[in-house]
Amino acid sequence: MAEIKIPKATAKRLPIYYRYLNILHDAEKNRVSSTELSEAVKVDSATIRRDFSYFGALGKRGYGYDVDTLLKFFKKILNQDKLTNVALIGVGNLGNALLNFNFHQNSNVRISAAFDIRPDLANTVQSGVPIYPMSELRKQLEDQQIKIVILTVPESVAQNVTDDAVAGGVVGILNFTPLRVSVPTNVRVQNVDLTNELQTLIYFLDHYNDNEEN
Amino acid sequence: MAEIKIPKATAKRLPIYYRYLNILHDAEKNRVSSTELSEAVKVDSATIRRDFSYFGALGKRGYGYDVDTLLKFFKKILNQDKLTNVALIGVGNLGNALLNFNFHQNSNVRISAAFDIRPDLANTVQSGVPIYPMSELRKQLEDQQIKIVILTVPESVAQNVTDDAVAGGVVGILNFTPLRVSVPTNVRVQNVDLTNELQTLIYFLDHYNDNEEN
DNA sequence: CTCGTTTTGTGAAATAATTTTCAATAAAAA
DNA sequence: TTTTTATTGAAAATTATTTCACAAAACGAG
Ligand SMILES: NC(=O)c1ccc[n+]([C@@H]2O[C@H](COP(=O)([O-])OP(=O)(O)OC[C@H]3O[C@@H](n4cnc5c(N)ncnc54)[C@H](O)[C@@H]3O)[C@@H](O)[C@H]2O)c1
Ligand SMILES: NC(=O)c1ccc[n+]([C@@H]2O[C@H](COP(=O)([O-])OP(=O)(O)OC[C@H]3O[C@@H](n4cnc5c(N)ncnc54)[C@H](O)[C@@H]3O)[C@@H](O)[C@H]2O)c1
Repeated sequence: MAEIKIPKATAKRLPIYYRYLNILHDAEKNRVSSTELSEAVKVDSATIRRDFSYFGALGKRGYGYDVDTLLKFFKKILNQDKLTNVALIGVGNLGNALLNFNFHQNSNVRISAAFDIRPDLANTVQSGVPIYPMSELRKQLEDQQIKIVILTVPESVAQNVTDDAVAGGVVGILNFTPLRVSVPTNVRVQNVDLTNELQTLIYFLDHYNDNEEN
Repeated sequence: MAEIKIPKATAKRLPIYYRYLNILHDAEKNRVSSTELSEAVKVDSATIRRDFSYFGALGKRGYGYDVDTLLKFFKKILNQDKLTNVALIGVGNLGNALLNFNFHQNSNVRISAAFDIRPDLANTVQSGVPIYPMSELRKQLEDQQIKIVILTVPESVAQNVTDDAVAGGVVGILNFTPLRVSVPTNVRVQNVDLTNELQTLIYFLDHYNDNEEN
């Protein structure tokens, strides 16, 4: 499936570029230089050109990049033209915030099902998303062909819930729990560890006096 | 301040190690090998040994690492022995979830003040944290000597709010908005871009069939 | 106290990511 | 048309990070 093999660091920046290109498009700008982009997304301009060049020559020398061309290209690359349904497991504190937010705006992602163990939540609808009991996890994931889940359950049950989700065919997990869950090699886990982010920030502030983004 | 200059990649892993060491401690385990740690935190054992070695010889050959020694050491390194107060700006959807969570458990971080522009929130207390009106932002940050803020306001006002916070003496920002805010070089921004994380996950699933953590 | 075993710590090699540099070229100005 | 300016694309240099692989140290069994 990977026609083009690009560095991970580049892949992580693509959505950032994509988002800013949309802003430019909305502002009816039709060209942009790597320098200009650089200031907006806070990535070195050389890095941007390098990143773009993995996909071939997208720009014109002495001119810059055509916003619409880039946009169309990234839309395809990032699968922005098809909607991806994801499920959320654990409708608590954080789960609710995410449900409510639901990535709506110009995003291609939508939480289309949620799950929780609390009986009073089962079979209700929160922010337009149906909440199912955990007993239906596997069935619903399979029926709805959901391949990605957002994990916002307590750490103590994270591994069990993960195992269930994987059994239901999930291949991508956005993990908000501090636990580094174990998964088969074909499953990808993206950890979002908020406590960790804060502690890292504090560490950097205490130990470095200079600064660079990230 | 930076007695030891360690790689950024290492610094980002320290809180992860620290957390697992606490778990070991609670389970009354008093030794751990890099291999064992490796499985738990999903970091290559050679990387772990290398990471630890930046701080000197913390382990014993043929034995492993003493959990309590490591724990004490990391506690100091990570400033876990003193409480860090942070402020949260934007008590909405996500802000509320974070307030409510408030990093309580064995963390050294606490949200001690929150700010929002909504008049009905001003001067109330949410989850034990006082909420101030934005007009008091600078004064409170200065009075309470808060150097770090969590930014959960709408993207459209993120830059303005950031400028205010920086004017109030803030040097670290945990930024949940999709905007890459501009700050003076002495201020560090840690971006947590949830939409981005999801899109990156989707990208990886679409374009790579193999898997590695992160 | 000796010996086999475990496991660290670390040079060196490999890999990954960023930054620098600059020739090539397009667009704009003269 | 010619010159100037802007800007890419790509190679090279640099910097950062991970991994390998093994000697040396320390453990623990006997
Ligand atoms: N809230 C935050 O700001 C925050 C910040 C950092 C990390 N986290 C992490 O995110 C996770 C969720 O945090 P939270 O504050 O939303 O917790 P929470 O307790 O508010 O929510 C957890 C939800 O999961 C549900 N649940 C429990 N067991 C379950 C199971 N076996 N199957 C399905 N659902 C189950 C609970 O009913 C609850 O609704 C935790 O792991 C936490 O460490 C949260
Ligand atoms: N909620 C999520 O799950 C989620 C996910 C990804 C990203 N985000 C980002 O996090 C940010 C907050 O999201 P949210 O869903 O909590 O939004 P929200 O609208 O629920 O909350 C924003 C809060 O900020 C306050 N606010 C507005 N202008 C302000 C100002 N000038 N000064 C101080 N406070 C102000 C509002 O009164 C509100 O309480 C947004 O930038 C959003 O893109 C949120």
